[in-house]
Amino acid sequence: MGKGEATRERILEVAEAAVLAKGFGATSIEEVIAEAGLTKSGFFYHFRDKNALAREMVRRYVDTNDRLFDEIFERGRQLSDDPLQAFLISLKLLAEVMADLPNGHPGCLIASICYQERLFDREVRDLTAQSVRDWNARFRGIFEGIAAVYPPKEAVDLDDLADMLSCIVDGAIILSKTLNDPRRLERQILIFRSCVKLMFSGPALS
Amino acid sequence: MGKGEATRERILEVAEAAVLAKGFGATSIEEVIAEAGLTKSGFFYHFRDKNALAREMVRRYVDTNDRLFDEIFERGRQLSDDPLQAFLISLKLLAEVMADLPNGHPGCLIASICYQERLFDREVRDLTAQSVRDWNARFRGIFEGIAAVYPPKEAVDLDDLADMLSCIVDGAIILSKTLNDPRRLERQILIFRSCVKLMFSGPALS
DNA sequence: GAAAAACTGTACTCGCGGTACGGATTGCTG
DNA sequence: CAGCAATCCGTACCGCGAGTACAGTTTTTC
Repeated sequence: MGKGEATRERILEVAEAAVLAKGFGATSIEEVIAEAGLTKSGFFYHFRDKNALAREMVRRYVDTNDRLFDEIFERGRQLSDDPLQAFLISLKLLAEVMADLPNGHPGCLIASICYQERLFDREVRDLTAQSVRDWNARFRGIFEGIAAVYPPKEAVDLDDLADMLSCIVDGAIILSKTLNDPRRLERQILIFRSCVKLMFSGPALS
Repeated sequence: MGKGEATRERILEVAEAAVLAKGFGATSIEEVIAEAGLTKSGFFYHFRDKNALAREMVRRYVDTNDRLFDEIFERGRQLSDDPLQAFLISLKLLAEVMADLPNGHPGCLIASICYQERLFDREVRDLTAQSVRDWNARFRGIFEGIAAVYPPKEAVDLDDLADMLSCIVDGAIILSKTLNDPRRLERQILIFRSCVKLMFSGPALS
């Protein structure tokens, strides 16, 4: 890794924290470079403008989360051959990871951008939309595997169920941030886990 | 209502739309007064500074939602004496209201503020936190009424379940905004409804 | 019709985001 | 070690928008 790449990474890390705390529009380049330890010229050497920064931030955020999901759901599959059990294990792992974050979850960058859509160009918005679609497709694949073994009780749409996980996480992040209570995120993942258990492994309805 | 009050209302309405589209930090007073049709002097006659605007915006938003919830859950109780049925009806009404919004849900002001916490004084943040607590207390009360009649299957914490509704709505708003698909909000409320049904009215587990 | 409320107009300060560009430094490469 | 490219610094500058000050004008209300 060249020195330039390390600097870029440092800028992106600082910028992401700032954006999650005060929003993209209110995040000044000056404060970012102050904390990252370089000058304004140095910043604009790496990023053409603020929107280029946003693009790279999103890419970085999506990549990081993709790797996290890969690891968590792969680990679940390692620990059980049953698709439902594997998923339930993964959800518990996910809850643990979220609970172990030192100062609570710093926030979802996609959610932050969503609430400031007008500030970004189409490329950034397309990136966020695609990442959401990708994550939901991943979850949907998992639920398909489960439904093949455990026919769901209610007529539940697997797409909606996949969406639901994203919703719960994003919503719970907001909840825990607003109430300043990090544990709420963990608990929401676990209650979603209970819902999944009920839907697939409970006794047949009607 | 005096004329001043009407102007304040107009300012707040315009400002809320702008904040939900681009964030508080990126919302300039100048554009607000331009759209509201008054001058800067007029604005500062009504609001001491930008934080005063934020305070009143939150108050207005919370009041509006309180009234909406009052109406929806009251109507559910009118349509069924059974607490579970009443709630399920109300959820369907809520889903309908959300689906009937002309351009999709404009966004949750509390979520927007949550992702820009550093921009606001403690008073605003306390307001948002209290509103979330109040809403969850309302939902919790409903679930207590339901659980008294229908003992829940799993060992489910009613506080978590109450939180879950807020999470679903906030998360689904983000989802529908990001994907530009308003219907997803409606569907998430309905799938949450299915979860509630499963938890309380399904046959006993184990 | 008088007092109070609800604005308008203008003119200004001031900080900061953002840009431009030339120069310095560092690091790799032959 | 020479030299070129990548990396970063200094500085000067523009423009916008928050906020202030204050005097005048219209509108509402009693």
